[in-house]
Amino acid sequence: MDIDLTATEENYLKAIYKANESSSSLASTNTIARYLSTSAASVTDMMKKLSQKNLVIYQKYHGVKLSQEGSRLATALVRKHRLWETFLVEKLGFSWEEVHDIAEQLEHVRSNELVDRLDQFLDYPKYDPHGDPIPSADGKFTLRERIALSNLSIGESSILVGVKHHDKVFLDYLNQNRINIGVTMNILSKSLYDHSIRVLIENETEILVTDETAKNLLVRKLSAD
Amino acid sequence: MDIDLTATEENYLKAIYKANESSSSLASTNTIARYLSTSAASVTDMMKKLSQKNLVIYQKYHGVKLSQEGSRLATALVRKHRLWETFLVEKLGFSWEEVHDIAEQLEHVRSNELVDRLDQFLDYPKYDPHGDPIPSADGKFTLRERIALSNLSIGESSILVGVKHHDKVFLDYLNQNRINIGVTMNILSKSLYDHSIRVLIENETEILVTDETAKNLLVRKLSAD
DNA sequence: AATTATTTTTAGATAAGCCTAAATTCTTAT
DNA sequence: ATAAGAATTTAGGCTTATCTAAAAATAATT
Repeated sequence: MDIDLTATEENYLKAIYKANESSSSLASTNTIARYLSTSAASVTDMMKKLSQKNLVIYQKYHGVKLSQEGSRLATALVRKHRLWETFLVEKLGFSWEEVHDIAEQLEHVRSNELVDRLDQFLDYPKYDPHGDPIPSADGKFTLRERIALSNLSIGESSILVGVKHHDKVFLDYLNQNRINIGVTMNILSKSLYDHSIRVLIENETEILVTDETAKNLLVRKLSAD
Repeated sequence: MDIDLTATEENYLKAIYKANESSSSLASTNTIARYLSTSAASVTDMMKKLSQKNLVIYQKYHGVKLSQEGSRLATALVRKHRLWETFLVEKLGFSWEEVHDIAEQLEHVRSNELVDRLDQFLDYPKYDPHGDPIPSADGKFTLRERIALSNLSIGESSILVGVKHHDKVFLDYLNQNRINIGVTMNILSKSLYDHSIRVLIENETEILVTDETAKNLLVRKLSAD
């Protein structure tokens, strides 16, 4: 039932998946090339190949999107990636900024049995260490409401449930400020000038975050109490 | 400090490692080709390449062996492979005949940190699910005496500590007879005709094994009691 | 609407890893 | 000691995934 793809083909599928996810229109050749740090020419080549295999719907000069089958495979990859990240953090004690590159390799290991047993071993987690949803074996996501911290009003309380970007520099910054998935964040005040926000973390420490940062912090609002 | 090798190069190193291990003389091109299911011509190509990188000592027409650095890398691979096999069996509940192919993939994941944390997570195991020694981070093996069951005399008791071959058919056969690492094996009698042996497993069940099978079962003798 | 700029595709090359067939070297047997 | 046989290497090609440079198509601007 599962086709055997090379790691490279899988990476292209994931790139298209991400591009499709974040823009709703067709993914452009350049977008994919940029994401994979490769040339536009290489992308075109691969699009022909994946199109041949019916994994993508590709219109010359106009862009590409995943077919149903391609989407299924990409979701399976996301599942693998996020399960491995969870394993690395929960079981091996890595911190969330270290796991991406390793999971990037582990996700290409071929064995459905392995993934499903890993899922079981981790007790069927619904979210990975960055707060992103982990698709179930049949490709279903458990979504939850997440709004940017920047959208909260003064006095509102929330819990951090995700981060928009996963780059090391950003995550290191969060670590330094003891900010992790699950911490409570109360809005103390907002600057009218630059929209920076004073936030109380875990009802303990107070920090100042820029508007840009606040947009990358995804929270769940707590009902006032 | 670590050179980045392709998975293919790593597989060649491992093949040479195994060949060197089991024959003491130089590994021949054909031996390696057979082991990797590839052509002799491909092996020659790769030997030139690995020789260039000083990972093997290669004499045209005469064979090849690992250099010190090649040996270090091969040992690290064996370590990874056996740790992953241990993980798959101990933590994910695979049985010993299922893990080889998956570990074969996992061993190529590049991250020293990962291997060392996995080692710690597994509580620094000294032997893998097949009873083979797992090299420590600095490449040291903890060897133990193992003799073939076929060498025991009537009346002697032993514990199974390893198997010579890892092929699925053999391991499946052992599973069917409830034979696993750790079981006790008492020699009841030996046939003078075909050297087959009647063995009492775990002081419970009695089975008949051929001489061939007995040669593949590695045991530790129990002092008579 | 035409021209410029940008994006994308095509064309032609390269490197890794593999193959088969032919040539070479080593081994063995007479 | 030499010829036959076996093993190994070389030569020449193939595929995948990549690249740069040139050509073609689309988008943007005046």
